[in-house]
Amino acid sequence: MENVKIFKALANDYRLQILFWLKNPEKYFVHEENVDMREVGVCVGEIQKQLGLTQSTTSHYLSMLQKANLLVATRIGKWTYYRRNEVTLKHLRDFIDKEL
Amino acid sequence: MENVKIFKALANDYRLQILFWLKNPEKYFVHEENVDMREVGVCVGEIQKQLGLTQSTTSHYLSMLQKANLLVATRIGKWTYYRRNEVTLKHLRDFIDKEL
DNA sequence: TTGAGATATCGAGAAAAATAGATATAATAG
DNA sequence: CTATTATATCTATTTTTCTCGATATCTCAA
Repeated sequence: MENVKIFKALANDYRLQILFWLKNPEKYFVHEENVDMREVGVCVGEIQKQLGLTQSTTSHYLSMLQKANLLVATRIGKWTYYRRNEVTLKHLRDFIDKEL
Repeated sequence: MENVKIFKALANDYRLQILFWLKNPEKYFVHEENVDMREVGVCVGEIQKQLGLTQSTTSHYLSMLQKANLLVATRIGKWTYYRRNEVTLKHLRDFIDKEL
């Protein structure tokens, strides 16, 4: 089932933390020039700093969240910005309210 | 975090299925004498039949769901009946609505 | 067009989860 | 008390996840 993929992605402290931070990015990350964190997201390097994991693990986790459609990635120049996918989060809420 | 344990428990098709079946037990399980499925729950053997897994795996999964507080177990005679723990499910909904 | 910075991907070892079979425990019928 | 039935636990194997370091790719600045 597709929902299991989402639950798998959420079944980890670090990944849950990322999702939580990205709910209020300006609160947890330093502002970057020319990038609206709320619109575009936060780059991998910033997220890595907060997580305290290696670059490769951080990138991998972000990719997992993206594959579960919980995050959206936008490449701008050298950077990849990740933000939440509120549509999927809404689907998740609906699923838990109605099916679970 | 405690919520991660819940998401781990949900990160499996079989366990998600159990939770779904137990939402409407009378719809998915045969009626047993003297036991109100909705009140008391469904016994391990019945759940095992539907799952198609071994007795030991079924029992293990039910125990996992119980340890995550998603199910409540009641022993009556030789049987252990499992039902949903709606309180935890409500907490999960609240968490997803407010924190996630 | 080359070098440096940011990110992604690959390969590997360790840890955890999935799953089964065998055995132990609990409860009852007889 | 003992045999039987239902469930739980233990042990073991396979599969998946975690996590890293190394390497590849992509983009821009010089």
